[in-house]
Amino acid sequence: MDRIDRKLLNLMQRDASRTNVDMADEVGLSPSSCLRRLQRLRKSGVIDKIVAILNPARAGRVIKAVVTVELKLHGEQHMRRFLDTASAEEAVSHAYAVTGETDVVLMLRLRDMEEFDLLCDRLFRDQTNVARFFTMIVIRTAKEETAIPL
Amino acid sequence: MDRIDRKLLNLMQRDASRTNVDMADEVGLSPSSCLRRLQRLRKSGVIDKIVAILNPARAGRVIKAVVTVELKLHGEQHMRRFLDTASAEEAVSHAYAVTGETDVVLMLRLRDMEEFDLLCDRLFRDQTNVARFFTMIVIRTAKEETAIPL
DNA sequence: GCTGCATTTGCAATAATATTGCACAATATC
DNA sequence: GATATTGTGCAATATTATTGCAAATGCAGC
Repeated sequence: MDRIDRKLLNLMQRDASRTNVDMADEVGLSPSSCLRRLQRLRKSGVIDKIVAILNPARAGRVIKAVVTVELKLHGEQHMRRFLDTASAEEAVSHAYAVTGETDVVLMLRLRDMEEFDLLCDRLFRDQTNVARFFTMIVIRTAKEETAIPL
Repeated sequence: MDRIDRKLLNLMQRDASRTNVDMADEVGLSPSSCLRRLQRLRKSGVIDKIVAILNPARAGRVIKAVVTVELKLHGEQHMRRFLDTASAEEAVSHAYAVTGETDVVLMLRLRDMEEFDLLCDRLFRDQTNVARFFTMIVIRTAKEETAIPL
């Protein structure tokens, strides 16, 4: 993992649709050598996957929200059950067990508030293991970065 | 945007490293027709970008945290200044202005707690516009999804 | 510094893939 | 139901990825 590997990873994190020839030129290597580095980075698991990032609004998910959740029962199995249930929801993009104020943090991508209402019924209300939850609707997205700085 | 487009977007959201020939076969189109759809989806902006997703741990960012921030001054220019400052930080992967309990939610990817300490100095302490902040360290990641369900 | 070993590199040949023009089919519009 | 618009598949071509191999590079032990 040297300077050239880091360069390649940065290029790939920004735009993985570029050709190998192109990137080889930019990092100052021959195409074959560059390709072998990229293959190594993939097989070793540093590069987890290569994916298309959609524009959420153009995909019909216009509302984003962060929800903090406090559970009633805090046992390991209860925590796991709640995380599994939440993770199974399409609208839930991120689900974390956390320290501090609350037990769980969820990030949501919603089509509309009706979807949120129905989601609350399934995850938070009545018969669920949720004591309290706090919803923070996203007003402005200042940063949303998949790339990890090296 | 028909059934085939949605199929293609789902494939691309899961794995954009597959060849056009491969995906054409899976959705039941000829390679040329499939390629033209993909090009259209890119130019129209539904596909925002194609990127490599790294394994955060293998990239040296082993700690994740969610931080909620309450500002002292809530004016538009103060909010913007704080969001810009936070967004400029490498460790900040997401920065949102939100409704509800607090004003801002940040998501962090950290190398160690020393980096967190230094980040707090720059963003939250003393001369900053921050009244209070609550840190939630991620214990378990149950879901972390870039794909948007269609 | 030298030697031997392992790794990386660049070149050239080959295989695979993307890309384009074009005629035809499907679909929508009036 | 006629016409315009869009989407499709085929075939030819251009790009690109991939592989074998010899040379170069880096590295440990001496």
